[in-house]
Amino acid sequence: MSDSVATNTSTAPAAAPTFDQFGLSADILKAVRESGYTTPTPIQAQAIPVVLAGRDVMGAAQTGTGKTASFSLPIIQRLLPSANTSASPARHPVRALMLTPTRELADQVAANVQTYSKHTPLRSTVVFGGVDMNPQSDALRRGVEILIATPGRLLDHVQQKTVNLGQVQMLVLDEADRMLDMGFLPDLQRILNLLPKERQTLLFSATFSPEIKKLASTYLRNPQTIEVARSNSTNANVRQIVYEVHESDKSGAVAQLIRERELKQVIVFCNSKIGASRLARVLEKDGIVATAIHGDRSQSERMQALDAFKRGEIEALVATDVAARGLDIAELPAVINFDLPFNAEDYVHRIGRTGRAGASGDALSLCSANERKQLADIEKLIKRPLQVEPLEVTIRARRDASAPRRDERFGRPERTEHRHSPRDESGPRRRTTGTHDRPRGRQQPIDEFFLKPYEPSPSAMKRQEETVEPERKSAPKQPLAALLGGLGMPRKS
DNA sequence: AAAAAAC
Repeated sequence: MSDSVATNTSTAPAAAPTFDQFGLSADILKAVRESGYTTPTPIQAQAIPVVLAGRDVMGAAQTGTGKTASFSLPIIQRLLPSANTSASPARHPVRALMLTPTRELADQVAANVQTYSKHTPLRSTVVFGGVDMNPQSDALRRGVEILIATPGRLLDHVQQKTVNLGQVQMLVLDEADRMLDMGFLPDLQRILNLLPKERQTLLFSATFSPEIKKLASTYLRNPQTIEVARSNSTNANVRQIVYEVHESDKSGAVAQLIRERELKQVIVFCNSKIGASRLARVLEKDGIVATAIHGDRSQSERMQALDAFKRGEIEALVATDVAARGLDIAELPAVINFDLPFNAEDYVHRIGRTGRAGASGDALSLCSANERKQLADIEKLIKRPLQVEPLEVTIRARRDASAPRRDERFGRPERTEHRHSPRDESGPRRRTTGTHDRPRGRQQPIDEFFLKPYEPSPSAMKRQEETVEPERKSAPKQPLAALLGGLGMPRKS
């Protein structure tokens, strides 16, 4: 057998592949059929046989490629032989554990597992923070074979002794890079130390950074690498446009894009929680049904917002990057970046919410003059320039009701912008020349910021050199490597 | 710079 699954596809070249080819049980296939799936996606075609064979997997798959099913289906299959209908909790120990970085993602994975296992005697449940522990504890005490969790709450349950991980045979680390980004490494290590050494481990990550590789070499055994789409690449189904706008025009621009393009549903990404809440309120004032979702909202508000959005009751879901990864919203026609993300990888994840499952989608990004660095970073990451267009913003977004109100003359497009404080104008504008003669009250020309490629100013370069050079500036990186390296029990391949 | 996650 070839060691590379990617090149081992010559056995079934022409005929459309089906789920029947994997030898999955009839109960699983029935659930797959009822979900409406007939043809496995590339990641599924590659991963399912490898997982069924019991091998460890290092998977790089974009979200929206059917990744969840690619590990859930074979895991359910592998657990089936010892599944039983006994009511005794002792007969239902946790044998598969799936960890995700965010609560919403955990919930979503759990829903998938529930769906695919519904015709089997296997039990599953999900535990994450922000909600009452007691129902989770009850479910755990009744016994589940498959447990989906966020790391913190799982450890909480471990401490409460409501769950025992001593019989886990299969572990999934979903969005592993994100978990490391979020500082979950110590929690992951604590959890991993509770698991049997003899187990199957599946690690999925958008990128194979050195940290991820280190994690994999520590905890995976001779993993099979599976890569369906190059990481850091963006889906060809997604049309990407960047609109040049002034920071102060962004709210109006969002409302305008939603109206002009008649977007029935859209996720609007903001860089801050406050910004997301504010934009949601502004859009509501403009008659667009909008709700914010971010980490400062209660878990029930978050779940309500997501459910309502999935039901189509909300037009604009205004989100922070809590919603950037993994969330699967069927037929989402577009995402809008209100802000360009500071981290270019997050751009790829954000726009991956649209154009899923073969559908087409639009990724519309607003870029103000002081976001050129982010734009340059994104283009560098995805290795191609983005289409940049000016956007004439004619909608003057209604101001946030909670913001100080100095001018009630809404609806007058020619109205001059009175509320510019010097602070709002930080960044490039102050160091530019030739803008003093612009017509008063009209937008300052921004073309000059976009026409020439981004170059850090000499002073910025200098600052960077100064900050990078000293040893202790790189010190925060140390704990990660130290933690990984000092963990003992390195696995031999 | 910001966000996420256990109480």
